[in-house]
Amino acid sequence: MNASKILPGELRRHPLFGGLDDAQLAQLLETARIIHLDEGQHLFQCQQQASQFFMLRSGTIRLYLSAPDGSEKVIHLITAGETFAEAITFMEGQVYPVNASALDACEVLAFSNQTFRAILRESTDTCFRLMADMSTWLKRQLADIDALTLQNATLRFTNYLLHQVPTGAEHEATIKLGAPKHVIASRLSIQPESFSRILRNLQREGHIIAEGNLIHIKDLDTLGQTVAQPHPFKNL
Amino acid sequence: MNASKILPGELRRHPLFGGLDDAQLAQLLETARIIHLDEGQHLFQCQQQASQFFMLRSGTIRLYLSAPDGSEKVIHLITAGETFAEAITFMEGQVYPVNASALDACEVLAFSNQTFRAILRESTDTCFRLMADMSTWLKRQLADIDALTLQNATLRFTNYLLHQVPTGAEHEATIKLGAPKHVIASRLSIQPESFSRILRNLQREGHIIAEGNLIHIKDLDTLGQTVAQPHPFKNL
DNA sequence: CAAAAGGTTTAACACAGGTCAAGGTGATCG
DNA sequence: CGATCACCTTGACCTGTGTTAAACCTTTTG
Repeated sequence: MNASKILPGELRRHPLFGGLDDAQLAQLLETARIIHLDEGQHLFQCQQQASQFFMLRSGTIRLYLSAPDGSEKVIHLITAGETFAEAITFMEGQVYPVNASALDACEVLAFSNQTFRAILRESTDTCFRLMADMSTWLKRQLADIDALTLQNATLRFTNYLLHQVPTGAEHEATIKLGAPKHVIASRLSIQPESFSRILRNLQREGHIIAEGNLIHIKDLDTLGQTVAQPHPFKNL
Repeated sequence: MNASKILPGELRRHPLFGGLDDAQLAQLLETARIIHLDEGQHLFQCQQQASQFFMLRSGTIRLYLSAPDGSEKVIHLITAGETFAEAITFMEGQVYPVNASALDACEVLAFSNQTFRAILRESTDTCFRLMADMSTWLKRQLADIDALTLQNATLRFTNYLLHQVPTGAEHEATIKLGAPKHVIASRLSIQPESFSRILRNLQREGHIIAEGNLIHIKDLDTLGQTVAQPHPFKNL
Protein backbone atom coordinates (compact mmCIF):
# COMPACT_ATOMS: atom_id res chain seq x y z
CA MET A 1 0.00 0.00 0.00
CA ASN A 2 1.61 3.26 -1.05
CA ALA A 3 1.02 6.67 0.37
CA SER A 4 -0.71 8.35 -2.53
CA LYS A 5 -3.86 8.64 -0.48
CA ILE A 6 -2.25 10.47 2.42
CA LEU A 7 -3.44 14.03 2.56
CA PRO A 8 -0.90 16.70 3.52
CA GLY A 9 -3.52 18.48 5.59
CA GLU A 10 -4.01 15.38 7.66
CA LEU A 11 -0.39 15.49 8.79
CA ARG A 12 -0.18 19.24 9.26
CA ARG A 13 -2.85 18.98 11.91
CA HIS A 14 -0.32 17.18 14.11
CA PRO A 15 2.00 19.54 16.02
CA LEU A 16 5.03 17.50 15.03
CA PHE A 17 4.46 18.21 11.34
CA GLY A 18 2.91 21.65 11.75
CA GLY A 19 6.08 23.46 10.74
CA LEU A 20 6.91 21.54 7.59
CA ASP A 21 6.82 23.35 4.28
CA ASP A 22 5.32 21.77 1.19
CA ALA A 23 8.60 20.36 -0.05
CA GLN A 24 9.43 18.73 3.28
CA LEU A 25 5.96 17.26 3.58
CA ALA A 26 6.19 15.83 0.06
CA GLN A 27 9.61 14.41 0.91
CA LEU A 28 8.22 12.72 4.01
CA LEU A 29 5.19 11.33 2.18
CA GLU A 30 7.36 9.92 -0.56
CA THR A 31 8.80 7.30 1.77
CA ALA A 32 5.63 6.90 3.85
CA ARG A 33 3.43 3.83 3.74
CA ILE A 34 -0.03 2.94 4.87
CA ILE A 35 -0.24 -0.19 7.00
CA HIS A 36 -3.46 -2.03 7.77
CA LEU A 37 -3.51 -4.15 10.90
CA ASP A 38 -6.06 -6.71 11.96
CA GLU A 39 -7.09 -7.06 15.57
CA GLY A 40 -4.28 -8.62 17.56
CA GLN A 41 -1.66 -8.17 14.84
CA HIS A 42 1.74 -6.78 15.80
CA LEU A 43 3.13 -3.61 14.28
CA PHE A 44 6.55 -4.20 15.83
CA GLN A 45 8.17 -6.19 18.58
CA CYS A 46 10.44 -5.12 21.37
CA GLN A 47 14.14 -5.14 20.41
CA GLN A 48 13.29 -5.09 16.72
CA GLN A 49 15.37 -2.76 14.53
CA ALA A 50 13.54 0.57 14.24
CA SER A 51 13.58 2.16 10.81
CA GLN A 52 10.16 3.75 10.98
CA PHE A 53 7.94 5.76 13.24
CA PHE A 54 4.18 5.97 13.08
CA MET A 55 0.99 7.94 13.17
CA LEU A 56 -2.25 6.18 13.94
CA ARG A 57 -5.09 7.03 11.57
CA SER A 58 -7.81 4.86 13.08
CA GLY A 59 -8.14 2.12 15.64
CA THR A 60 -6.21 1.63 18.87
CA ILE A 61 -2.63 0.53 19.34
CA ARG A 62 -1.34 -1.01 22.53
CA LEU A 63 2.28 -0.36 23.54
CA TYR A 64 3.38 -2.93 26.09
CA LEU A 65 6.27 -4.65 27.81
CA SER A 66 6.69 -8.40 28.28
CA ALA A 67 8.37 -10.17 31.18
CA PRO A 68 10.25 -13.44 30.70
CA ASP A 69 7.49 -15.25 32.64
CA GLY A 70 4.90 -14.19 30.08
CA SER A 71 3.23 -11.42 32.03
CA GLU A 72 2.62 -8.15 30.24
CA LYS A 73 2.26 -4.49 31.13
CA VAL A 74 0.51 -1.98 28.90
CA ILE A 75 2.58 1.19 28.78
CA HIS A 76 0.34 3.33 26.65
CA LEU A 77 -2.76 3.16 24.50
CA ILE A 78 -2.41 5.04 21.24
CA THR A 79 -5.56 6.58 19.79
CA ALA A 80 -6.28 8.05 16.36
CA GLY A 81 -4.16 11.07 15.47
CA GLU A 82 -1.27 10.26 17.80
CA THR A 83 2.30 9.65 16.65
CA PHE A 84 4.51 7.09 18.36
CA ALA A 85 8.04 5.68 18.25
CA GLU A 86 9.24 9.04 16.90
CA ALA A 87 12.01 9.24 19.50
CA ILE A 88 13.55 5.84 18.84
CA THR A 89 15.85 7.10 16.09
CA PHE A 90 17.85 8.91 18.71
CA MET A 91 18.31 5.97 21.01
CA GLU A 92 21.54 4.06 20.77
CA GLY A 93 20.88 0.75 19.13
CA GLN A 94 17.77 2.15 17.47
CA VAL A 95 15.54 -0.72 18.46
CA TYR A 96 11.97 -0.44 19.68
CA PRO A 97 11.95 -0.58 23.49
CA VAL A 98 8.35 -1.92 23.63
CA ASN A 99 5.94 -4.09 21.68
CA ALA A 100 3.11 -2.59 19.62
CA SER A 101 -0.02 -4.51 18.65
CA ALA A 102 -3.46 -3.59 17.36
CA LEU A 103 -6.38 -3.79 19.78
CA ASP A 104 -8.76 -3.62 16.83
CA ALA A 105 -8.48 -3.02 13.10
CA CYS A 106 -5.99 -0.20 12.63
CA GLU A 107 -4.79 2.03 9.86
CA VAL A 108 -1.28 3.27 10.51
CA LEU A 109 0.93 5.70 8.63
CA ALA A 110 4.58 4.62 8.68
CA PHE A 111 7.32 7.18 8.08
CA SER A 112 10.95 6.59 7.29
CA ASN A 113 13.22 7.56 10.17
CA GLN A 114 15.98 8.26 7.71
CA THR A 115 13.88 10.72 5.75
CA PHE A 116 12.62 12.42 8.88
CA ARG A 117 16.14 12.82 10.19
CA ALA A 118 17.10 14.48 6.91
CA ILE A 119 14.24 16.91 7.36
CA LEU A 120 15.24 17.57 10.96
CA ARG A 121 18.78 18.34 9.81
CA GLU A 122 17.39 21.20 7.76
CA SER A 123 14.80 22.46 10.17
CA THR A 124 15.47 23.54 13.74
CA ASP A 125 11.80 24.42 13.94
CA THR A 126 10.86 20.79 13.49
CA CYS A 127 13.64 19.81 15.90
CA PHE A 128 11.99 22.04 18.47
CA ARG A 129 8.63 20.46 17.78
CA LEU A 130 10.07 16.99 18.20
CA MET A 131 11.76 18.00 21.43
CA ALA A 132 8.46 19.39 22.72
CA ASP A 133 6.90 16.09 21.75
CA MET A 134 9.59 14.07 23.50
CA SER A 135 9.25 16.18 26.62
CA THR A 136 5.54 15.36 26.85
CA TRP A 137 6.44 11.66 26.71
CA LEU A 138 8.95 12.28 29.49
CA LYS A 139 6.32 14.01 31.60
CA ARG A 140 3.77 11.28 30.95
CA GLN A 141 6.18 8.57 32.04
CA LEU A 142 7.08 10.57 35.12
CA ALA A 143 3.39 10.80 35.98
CA ASP A 144 3.17 7.03 35.58
CA ILE A 145 6.10 6.45 37.93
CA ASP A 146 4.50 8.86 40.39
CA ALA A 147 1.24 6.93 40.15
CA LEU A 148 2.90 3.55 40.55
CA THR A 149 4.91 4.50 43.60
CA LEU A 150 2.87 7.11 45.45
CA GLN A 151 -0.71 6.10 44.69
CA ASN A 152 -2.74 2.99 45.37
CA ALA A 153 -4.73 1.09 42.76
CA THR A 154 -8.02 2.89 43.41
CA LEU A 155 -6.39 6.27 43.21
CA ARG A 156 -4.65 5.35 39.97
CA PHE A 157 -7.99 4.43 38.50
CA THR A 158 -9.89 7.51 39.66
CA ASN A 159 -7.11 9.73 38.36
CA TYR A 160 -7.26 7.86 35.08
CA LEU A 161 -11.01 8.40 34.95
CA LEU A 162 -10.72 12.10 35.68
CA HIS A 163 -8.17 12.45 32.89
CA GLN A 164 -10.70 10.99 30.47
CA VAL A 165 -13.30 13.61 31.35
CA PRO A 166 -13.81 15.97 28.39
CA THR A 167 -12.82 19.55 29.16
CA GLY A 168 -15.82 21.66 29.98
CA ALA A 169 -17.68 19.04 31.98
CA GLU A 170 -19.18 20.62 35.07
CA HIS A 171 -20.23 18.24 37.80
CA GLU A 172 -20.80 14.87 36.24
CA ALA A 173 -19.59 13.00 33.18
CA THR A 174 -19.93 9.66 31.48
CA ILE A 175 -16.74 8.00 30.29
CA LYS A 176 -16.56 5.29 27.67
CA LEU A 177 -13.61 2.98 28.21
CA GLY A 178 -11.62 2.86 25.00
CA ALA A 179 -10.44 -0.72 25.46
CA PRO A 180 -11.42 -3.97 27.20
CA LYS A 181 -11.28 -3.65 30.97
CA HIS A 182 -8.36 -6.03 31.35
CA VAL A 183 -6.34 -3.79 29.02
CA ILE A 184 -7.19 -0.66 31.00
CA ALA A 185 -6.30 -2.62 34.12
CA SER A 186 -2.89 -3.53 32.73
CA ARG A 187 -2.35 0.10 31.70
CA LEU A 188 -2.90 0.96 35.38
CA SER A 189 -0.87 -2.00 36.63
CA ILE A 190 -3.86 -3.65 38.27
CA GLN A 191 -5.01 -7.26 37.90
CA PRO A 192 -8.39 -7.71 36.18
CA GLU A 193 -9.84 -9.17 39.38
CA SER A 194 -8.72 -6.20 41.45
CA PHE A 195 -9.96 -3.81 38.80
CA SER A 196 -13.38 -5.41 39.01
CA ARG A 197 -13.42 -5.07 42.78
CA ILE A 198 -12.36 -1.42 42.64
CA LEU A 199 -15.20 -0.73 40.25
CA ARG A 200 -17.64 -2.44 42.58
CA ASN A 201 -16.38 -0.56 45.62
CA LEU A 202 -16.57 2.84 43.95
CA GLN A 203 -20.08 2.02 42.89
CA ARG A 204 -21.08 0.79 46.34
CA GLU A 205 -19.73 4.01 47.85
CA GLY A 206 -21.84 5.99 45.40
CA HIS A 207 -19.04 7.62 43.43
CA ILE A 208 -19.77 6.08 40.05
CA ILE A 209 -22.27 4.02 38.12
CA ALA A 210 -20.59 1.38 35.98
CA GLU A 211 -22.40 -0.37 33.20
CA GLY A 212 -20.37 -2.35 30.69
CA ASN A 213 -17.71 -0.07 29.27
CA LEU A 214 -19.57 3.06 30.35
CA ILE A 215 -18.73 4.72 33.63
CA HIS A 216 -20.80 7.55 34.93
CA ILE A 217 -19.12 9.84 37.44
CA LYS A 218 -21.68 11.31 39.81
CA ASP A 219 -19.59 14.20 41.09
CA LEU A 220 -16.28 15.21 39.57
CA ASP A 221 -15.18 17.18 42.63
CA THR A 222 -16.01 14.47 45.14
CA LEU A 223 -14.19 11.78 43.21
CA GLY A 224 -10.48 12.40 43.62
CA GLN A 225 -10.93 14.18 46.93
CA THR A 226 -12.97 11.78 49.00
CA VAL A 227 -11.25 8.81 47.47
CA ALA A 228 -7.79 10.31 47.84
CA GLN A 229 -7.26 9.34 51.47
CA PRO A 230 -7.59 5.56 51.69
CA HIS A 231 -8.46 5.55 55.40
CA PRO A 232 -9.71 8.98 56.42
CA PHE A 233 -11.15 7.73 59.71
CA LYS A 234 -8.54 5.15 60.50
CA ASN A 235 -7.88 6.41 64.01
CA LEU A 236 -11.41 6.99 65.24
CA MET B 1 29.49 33.35 42.03
CA ASN B 2 30.24 33.99 38.37
CA ALA B 3 31.42 31.52 35.79
CA SER B 4 34.89 32.79 35.10
CA LYS B 5 36.32 29.62 36.55
CA ILE B 6 34.41 27.27 34.28
CA LEU B 7 36.73 25.60 31.83
CA PRO B 8 35.47 25.09 28.26
CA GLY B 9 37.13 21.68 28.14
CA GLU B 10 35.14 20.58 31.15
CA LEU B 11 31.91 21.10 29.26
CA ARG B 12 33.07 19.71 25.95
CA ARG B 13 33.62 16.37 27.61
CA HIS B 14 29.87 16.05 27.97
CA PRO B 15 28.14 14.71 24.82
CA LEU B 16 25.52 17.44 25.00
CA PHE B 17 28.12 20.16 24.53
CA GLY B 18 30.52 18.19 22.38
CA GLY B 19 29.42 19.86 19.17
CA LEU B 20 29.58 23.46 20.28
CA ASP B 21 32.11 25.75 18.63
CA ASP B 22 34.15 28.24 20.64
CA ALA B 23 31.73 31.10 20.13
CA GLN B 24 28.73 29.06 21.24
CA LEU B 25 30.56 27.77 24.27
CA ALA B 26 31.56 31.30 25.25
CA GLN B 27 27.98 32.41 24.78
CA LEU B 28 26.71 29.64 27.05
CA LEU B 29 29.32 30.36 29.72
CA GLU B 30 28.51 34.04 29.72
CA THR B 31 25.14 33.39 31.34
CA ALA B 32 26.30 30.38 33.38
CA ARG B 33 26.70 30.44 37.14
CA ILE B 34 28.34 28.27 39.72
CA ILE B 35 26.09 27.25 42.59
CA HIS B 36 27.33 25.75 45.84
CA LEU B 37 24.88 23.66 47.80
CA ASP B 38 25.16 22.41 51.35
CA GLU B 39 23.94 18.97 52.31
CA GLY B 40 20.16 18.90 52.29
CA GLN B 41 19.79 22.21 50.46
CA HIS B 42 17.33 22.42 47.57
CA LEU B 43 18.40 23.38 44.07
CA PHE B 44 14.81 23.68 42.89
CA GLN B 45 11.35 22.56 43.88
CA CYS B 46 8.68 20.82 41.90
CA GLN B 47 6.39 23.23 39.99
CA GLN B 48 8.94 26.02 40.23
CA GLN B 49 9.49 28.09 37.11
CA ALA B 50 12.40 26.61 35.17
CA SER B 51 14.78 29.12 33.65
CA GLN B 52 17.94 27.07 34.04
CA PHE B 53 19.29 23.60 33.53
CA PHE B 54 22.29 22.10 35.27
CA MET B 55 25.44 20.09 35.20
CA LEU B 56 26.75 18.57 38.40
CA ARG B 57 30.43 19.16 39.03
CA SER B 58 30.80 17.35 42.33
CA GLY B 59 28.58 15.78 44.97
CA THR B 60 25.29 13.98 44.54
CA ILE B 61 21.89 15.41 43.67
CA ARG B 62 18.65 13.65 44.44
CA LEU B 63 15.70 14.14 42.09
CA TYR B 64 12.48 13.15 43.82
CA LEU B 65 8.72 13.40 43.87
CA SER B 66 6.60 14.26 46.90
CA ALA B 67 3.10 13.00 47.68
CA PRO B 68 0.56 15.17 49.50
CA ASP B 69 0.85 12.87 52.54
CA GLY B 70 4.55 13.66 52.84
CA SER B 71 5.99 10.47 51.41
CA GLU B 72 8.75 10.79 48.86
CA LYS B 73 10.09 8.81 45.92
CA VAL B 74 13.62 9.26 44.58
CA ILE B 75 13.45 9.31 40.79
CA HIS B 76 17.12 9.57 40.03
CA LEU B 77 20.47 10.15 41.68
CA ILE B 78 22.67 12.56 39.76
CA THR B 79 26.42 12.04 39.98
CA ALA B 80 29.32 14.25 38.96
CA GLY B 81 29.48 15.03 35.25
CA GLU B 82 25.77 14.49 34.56
CA THR B 83 23.43 17.15 33.22
CA PHE B 84 19.82 17.37 34.34
CA ALA B 85 16.63 19.37 33.74
CA GLU B 86 17.84 20.05 30.20
CA ALA B 87 14.52 18.93 28.72
CA ILE B 88 12.27 21.12 30.82
CA THR B 89 12.47 24.12 28.45
CA PHE B 90 10.43 22.17 25.98
CA MET B 91 7.65 21.23 28.36
CA GLU B 92 4.56 23.35 28.34
CA GLY B 93 4.49 25.44 31.48
CA GLN B 94 8.26 25.17 31.78
CA VAL B 95 8.20 24.21 35.43
CA TYR B 96 10.38 21.55 37.05
CA PRO B 97 8.39 18.32 37.34
CA VAL B 98 10.46 17.07 40.31
CA ASN B 99 12.37 18.36 43.34
CA ALA B 100 16.14 18.50 43.43
CA SER B 101 18.17 18.57 46.62
CA ALA B 102 21.78 17.96 47.54
CA LEU B 103 22.65 14.71 49.31
CA ASP B 104 26.01 16.18 50.26
CA ALA B 105 27.97 19.34 49.48
CA CYS B 106 27.55 19.97 45.74
CA GLU B 107 28.98 22.23 43.11
CA VAL B 108 26.54 22.78 40.27
CA LEU B 109 26.86 24.62 36.99
CA ALA B 110 23.66 26.44 36.05
CA PHE B 111 23.00 27.36 32.43
CA SER B 112 20.42 29.74 31.05
CA ASN B 113 17.66 27.95 29.17
CA GLN B 114 17.14 31.02 27.06
CA THR B 115 20.76 31.09 25.94
CA PHE B 116 20.81 27.39 25.25
CA ARG B 117 17.67 27.63 23.18
CA ALA B 118 19.31 30.37 21.13
CA ILE B 119 22.26 28.07 20.51
CA LEU B 120 19.94 25.21 19.57
CA ARG B 121 18.21 27.48 17.07
CA GLU B 122 21.51 27.84 15.24
CA SER B 123 22.74 24.28 15.59
CA THR B 124 20.87 21.20 14.45
CA ASP B 125 23.89 19.22 15.58
CA THR B 126 23.29 20.26 19.16
CA CYS B 127 19.57 19.65 18.68
CA PHE B 128 20.43 16.08 17.71
CA ARG B 129 22.64 15.73 20.75
CA LEU B 130 19.90 16.98 23.02
CA MET B 131 17.42 14.61 21.40
CA ALA B 132 19.81 11.70 21.94
CA ASP B 133 20.10 12.84 25.53
CA MET B 134 16.33 13.05 25.97
CA SER B 135 15.88 9.62 24.46
CA THR B 136 18.19 8.09 27.05
CA TRP B 137 16.04 9.67 29.77
CA LEU B 138 13.00 8.18 28.07
CA LYS B 139 14.59 4.75 28.03
CA ARG B 140 15.68 5.01 31.63
CA GLN B 141 12.19 5.88 32.77
CA LEU B 142 10.79 3.03 30.72
CA ALA B 143 13.21 0.66 32.44
CA ASP B 144 11.98 2.01 35.78
CA ILE B 145 8.35 1.40 34.86
CA ASP B 146 9.31 -2.09 33.73
CA ALA B 147 11.04 -2.71 37.05
CA LEU B 148 8.17 -1.35 39.11
CA THR B 149 5.51 -3.40 37.39
CA LEU B 150 7.18 -6.62 36.27
CA GLN B 151 9.84 -7.18 38.95
CA ASN B 152 9.68 -7.68 42.70
CA ALA B 153 11.72 -5.72 45.22
CA THR B 154 14.60 -8.20 45.39
CA LEU B 155 14.92 -8.35 41.62
CA ARG B 156 14.87 -4.57 41.39
CA PHE B 157 17.75 -4.44 43.84
CA THR B 158 19.86 -7.16 42.21
CA ASN B 159 19.39 -5.51 38.82
CA TYR B 160 20.41 -2.23 40.38
CA LEU B 161 23.49 -3.85 41.84
CA LEU B 162 24.45 -5.44 38.55
CA HIS B 163 24.14 -2.07 36.83
CA GLN B 164 26.66 -0.62 39.26
CA VAL B 165 29.26 -3.23 38.39
CA PRO B 166 32.14 -1.59 36.51
CA THR B 167 32.54 -2.89 32.96
CA GLY B 168 35.25 -5.47 32.73
CA ALA B 169 34.48 -7.22 36.02
CA GLU B 170 34.69 -10.96 35.52
CA HIS B 171 33.08 -13.04 38.21
CA GLU B 172 32.91 -10.96 41.33
CA ALA B 173 32.77 -7.30 42.20
CA THR B 174 32.48 -5.00 45.17
CA ILE B 175 30.01 -2.14 44.90
CA LYS B 176 30.06 0.97 47.04
CA LEU B 177 26.61 2.42 47.54
CA GLY B 178 26.73 6.06 46.49
CA ALA B 179 24.11 7.21 48.99
CA PRO B 180 22.56 6.28 52.36
CA LYS B 181 20.65 3.02 52.17
CA HIS B 182 17.27 4.62 52.72
CA VAL B 183 17.91 6.80 49.66
CA ILE B 184 18.86 3.83 47.49
CA ALA B 185 15.77 2.10 48.85
CA SER B 186 13.54 4.99 47.82
CA ARG B 187 15.20 5.04 44.40
CA LEU B 188 14.09 1.40 44.08
CA SER B 189 10.68 2.05 45.64
CA ILE B 190 11.39 -0.11 48.64
CA GLN B 191 10.93 0.77 52.33
CA PRO B 192 14.16 0.94 54.36
CA GLU B 193 12.99 -2.00 56.50
CA SER B 194 12.30 -4.15 53.45
CA PHE B 195 15.60 -3.12 51.94
CA SER B 196 17.36 -4.29 55.07
CA ARG B 197 15.57 -7.64 54.92
CA ILE B 198 16.44 -8.11 51.25
CA LEU B 199 20.08 -7.47 52.05
CA ARG B 200 19.98 -10.00 54.86
CA ASN B 201 18.27 -12.63 52.71
CA LEU B 202 20.70 -12.27 49.83
CA GLN B 203 23.54 -12.59 52.31
CA ARG B 204 21.97 -15.64 54.01
CA GLU B 205 21.56 -17.29 50.60
CA GLY B 206 25.21 -16.66 49.88
CA HIS B 207 24.83 -14.27 46.98
CA ILE B 208 26.44 -11.22 48.54
CA ILE B 209 28.44 -10.02 51.49
CA ALA B 210 27.17 -6.72 52.83
CA GLU B 211 29.23 -4.57 55.13
CA GLY B 212 28.18 -0.99 55.67
CA ASN B 213 27.85 0.69 52.31
CA LEU B 214 30.00 -1.95 50.62
CA ILE B 215 28.38 -4.88 48.91
CA HIS B 216 30.47 -7.73 47.58
CA ILE B 217 28.89 -9.83 44.85
CA LYS B 218 30.21 -13.38 45.00
CA ASP B 219 29.21 -14.44 41.50
CA LEU B 220 27.94 -12.02 38.88
CA ASP B 221 26.39 -14.76 36.76
CA THR B 222 24.58 -16.47 39.62
CA LEU B 223 23.07 -13.26 40.91
CA GLY B 224 20.33 -12.24 38.51
CA GLN B 225 19.73 -15.80 37.35
CA THR B 226 19.19 -17.71 40.56
CA VAL B 227 17.46 -14.80 42.16
CA ALA B 228 15.28 -14.12 39.13
CA GLN B 229 12.66 -16.75 39.91
CA PRO B 230 11.27 -15.96 43.35
CA HIS B 231 10.09 -19.53 44.04
CA PRO B 232 11.90 -21.95 41.77
CA PHE B 233 10.85 -24.97 43.82
CA LYS B 234 7.45 -23.74 44.77
CA ASN B 235 5.67 -26.87 43.61
CA LEU B 236 7.90 -29.55 45.08
C1' DC C 1 31.90 12.61 77.20
C1' DA C 2 26.95 12.64 77.81
C1' DA C 3 23.23 13.67 75.06
C1' DA C 4 21.00 14.16 70.88
C1' DA C 5 20.19 13.01 66.21
C1' DG C 6 20.20 10.24 62.17
C1' DG C 7 20.62 5.99 60.03
C1' DT C 8 19.98 0.90 60.25
C1' DT C 9 18.23 -3.40 61.82
C1' DT C 10 14.85 -6.64 63.97
C1' DA C 11 10.67 -8.55 65.00
C1' DA C 12 5.59 -8.70 65.17
C1' DC C 13 1.76 -7.54 62.83
C1' DA C 14 -1.48 -5.77 59.11
C1' DC C 15 -3.27 -5.37 54.70
C1' DA C 16 -3.61 -4.20 49.62
C1' DG C 17 -3.73 -6.55 46.12
C1' DG C 18 -2.14 -10.83 43.78
C1' DT C 19 -3.45 -15.77 42.87
C1' DC C 20 -6.49 -19.57 42.25
C1' DA C 21 -10.73 -21.54 41.14
C1' DA C 22 -15.30 -21.36 39.61
C1' DG C 23 -19.18 -19.45 37.49
C1' DG C 24 -21.68 -15.91 34.62
C1' DT C 25 -22.59 -13.39 30.37
C1' DG C 26 -22.59 -12.23 25.78
C1' DA C 27 -20.67 -12.73 21.16
C1' DT C 28 -19.36 -15.57 17.39
C1' DC C 29 -19.60 -19.71 14.71
C1' DG C 30 -20.27 -24.24 12.52
C1' DC D 1 -29.10 -23.24 18.29
C1' DG D 2 -25.88 -25.63 21.03
C1' DA D 3 -20.93 -24.99 21.44
C1' DT D 4 -17.05 -22.47 21.93
C1' DC D 5 -14.58 -18.58 23.25
C1' DA D 6 -13.35 -14.23 25.32
C1' DC D 7 -14.23 -11.34 28.85
C1' DC D 8 -15.76 -10.22 33.28
C1' DT D 9 -17.02 -11.11 38.08
C1' DT D 10 -16.97 -13.23 42.62
C1' DG D 11 -15.21 -15.51 46.59
C1' DA D 12 -11.62 -17.64 49.28
C1' DC D 13 -7.12 -17.61 50.19
C1' DC D 14 -2.22 -16.17 50.24
C1' DT D 15 1.90 -13.37 50.34
C1' DG D 16 5.15 -9.57 49.58
C1' DT D 17 5.76 -5.71 51.44
C1' DG D 18 4.16 -1.86 54.26
C1' DT D 19 3.63 -0.42 59.18
C1' DT D 20 4.65 0.10 63.84
C1' DA D 21 7.61 -0.01 67.53
C1' DA D 22 11.80 -0.62 69.64
C1' DA D 23 16.53 -1.35 70.01
C1' DC D 24 21.11 -0.50 68.18
C1' DC D 25 24.67 1.74 66.13
C1' DT D 26 27.52 5.84 64.68
C1' DT D 27 28.23 10.50 64.26
C1' DT D 28 27.54 15.08 65.72
C1' DT D 29 27.17 18.44 69.20
C1' DG D 30 26.95 21.22 73.42
